[in-house]
Amino acid sequence: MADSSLRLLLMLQQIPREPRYVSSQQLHARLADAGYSVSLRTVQRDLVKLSSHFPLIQSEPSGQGNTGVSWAFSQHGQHMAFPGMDAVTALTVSMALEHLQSLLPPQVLQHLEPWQLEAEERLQKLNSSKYQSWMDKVRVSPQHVLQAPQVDAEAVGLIYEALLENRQFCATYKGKSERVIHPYGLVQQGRTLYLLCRFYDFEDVRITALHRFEKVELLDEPIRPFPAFNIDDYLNTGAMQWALPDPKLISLELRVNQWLKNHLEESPLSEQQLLVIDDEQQESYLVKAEMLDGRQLRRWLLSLGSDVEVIAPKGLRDWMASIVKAQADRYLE
Amino acid sequence: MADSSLRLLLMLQQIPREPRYVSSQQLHARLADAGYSVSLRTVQRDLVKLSSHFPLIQSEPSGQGNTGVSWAFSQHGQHMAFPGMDAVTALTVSMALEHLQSLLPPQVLQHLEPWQLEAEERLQKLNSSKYQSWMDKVRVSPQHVLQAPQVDAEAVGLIYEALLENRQFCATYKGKSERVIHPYGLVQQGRTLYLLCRFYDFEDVRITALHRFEKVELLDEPIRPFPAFNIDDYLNTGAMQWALPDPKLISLELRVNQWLKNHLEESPLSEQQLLVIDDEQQESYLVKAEMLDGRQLRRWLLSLGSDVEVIAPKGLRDWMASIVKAQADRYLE
DNA sequence: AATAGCAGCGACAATCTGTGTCGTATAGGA
DNA sequence: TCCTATACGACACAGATTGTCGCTGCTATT
Repeated sequence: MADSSLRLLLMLQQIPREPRYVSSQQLHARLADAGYSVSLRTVQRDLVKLSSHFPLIQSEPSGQGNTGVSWAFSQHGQHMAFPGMDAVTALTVSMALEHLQSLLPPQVLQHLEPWQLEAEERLQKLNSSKYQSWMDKVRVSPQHVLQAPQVDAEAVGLIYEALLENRQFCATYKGKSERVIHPYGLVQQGRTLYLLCRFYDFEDVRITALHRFEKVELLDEPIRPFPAFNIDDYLNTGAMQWALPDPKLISLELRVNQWLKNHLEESPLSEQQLLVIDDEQQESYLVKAEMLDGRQLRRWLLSLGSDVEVIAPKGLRDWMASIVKAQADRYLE
Repeated sequence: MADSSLRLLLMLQQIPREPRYVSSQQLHARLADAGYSVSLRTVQRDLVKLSSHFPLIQSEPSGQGNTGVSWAFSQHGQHMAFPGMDAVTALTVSMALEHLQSLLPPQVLQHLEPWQLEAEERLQKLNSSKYQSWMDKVRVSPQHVLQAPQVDAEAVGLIYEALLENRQFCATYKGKSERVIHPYGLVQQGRTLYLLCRFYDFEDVRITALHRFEKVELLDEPIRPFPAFNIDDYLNTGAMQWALPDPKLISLELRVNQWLKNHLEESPLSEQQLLVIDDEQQESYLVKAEMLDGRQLRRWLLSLGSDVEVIAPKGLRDWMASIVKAQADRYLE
């Protein structure tokens, strides 16, 4: 039994989803590799058996030369996993995906749909008898003001594949003519995905937004090797405003109000954050923390409006002052 | 074969992870429900067989009265799923989880670890032969300045369970004495999880941060029913600053610079956003869009600093002006 | 156009594995 | 101490699994 059941399991794992297919002979070879030396006939029989219990489909003999029948999981058949999700995991998955819905393009997220289905099924099963389901109990606060850029699902899939397999691809960018592109890295900022790549034989690395690609076609050519390229080094040069040109640890000192102080007590700026009373009458407090200066920090400081006042370092205070001054002048008119 | 292999699969799905156990007799009953009428002996034999191929562990007979042997998946044994992840899905899962790492408390995320492992394994398998793995190719920009609040993993798990099963629980809040709590809803804002609940017999709904709970203990008592409670209604009253007290659609009009204009072209404020040139010389543009006013929008406007100027509606412009004025006064000293 | 080669599929027999039943040992509770 | 419940070993039989072989239909090559 051990042999046959385990073999079936391994086969199920090896069968991909619909756009891809696997032939009975490929499976036979893989099983042989894994130590299951069975005859090809058995594999064929197993596939037929499995297909009566799982949503397997077999490809039409539309291939070129390859007359072998190929198999795949039906596109939207639910997936199975074990150990099954427990209630807590299901809730976590469900919340996480709700979160991601506002963070990643839906065309990317569709790949996670099976898990969402599994989680929701599990939650429904748990709560079907209860009068109130989890959907009426859980909410995730939206984090973003802007709409997500529209991405072409197929394009994203192909570009991911090119990146993973170190292959060139061919696409139009911003609706312009076709280009040959060598992908080197992928960076996600907010809801936007950026591809770091080179065009044709050019030497310079370009930052391209994934949603601007269209008509992507994978090429069989491998990318030009680029051993000097290191994504961290590249980002740290200040490209993409990833960090300030000179990212440095600063000793931040802020004056904050009561509300922000409470907030910081629970979500500190750093592990060694210091919080002291500044002026009890006015309910103002001082916060000190060592942290990395950067774009994120500055946006955060700005977003707090008058809840916060930067005291040190001087450079940051001056920067805040200049921004605020410019704004004030504008709104005075 | 069909019978036995499918039965084994169903068994694997029914076996939970380590903190929970299932006895051979429970399994026997569940299988009988599912239409597999086999003897208990067979179930026991199957479990032994499975345990030689999967990381199953059996509980010590430490239970009370229940001498039956119970089984569970070992805590950190990888999980299996089929159809297996394809490359694109694996990359998506991996990026999504990296994202979530900065969004959800690690203690909550640990439930998703199996998927992360599966995805990374898959990616490694794909790229082991290549000179550069995906880890060196993909980066996710951090979104948060603050550290996540520290959450007790066990507490979160138990509270989730209580919420899902409509049960009371008992816990200390903010280190104070023990309370009996009736959970009604869960809200996630940023990286903080809030529980909407009532204490003891009190009638008022309280907003409690999950990370402030300690020593949680599930009770068998069901929560007091609360048919009048509706999470959306509650949030829309303005509680938790979820929305402004009077959330209304406004006709937003902004003056933006070149950089922000480019950004908005790709990530618009709304579907029907209007973008026109304001002053070609100074590279300033006007944006108009109908959208919901709220906390998110205002924080976003503030975070942009002098890249943006609010023109309409008047109320919002005045609000911006007052904040900016207050800040400017402060920094003048 | 004909044929060689390949892949799939049906049939069959030998084997072996899965399953129910029964009996015994062990542990905990009354 | 006895009793009940559970686990577990043994055994026999039915049924499933698997390799082999041969036939059929298709493709590609000569």
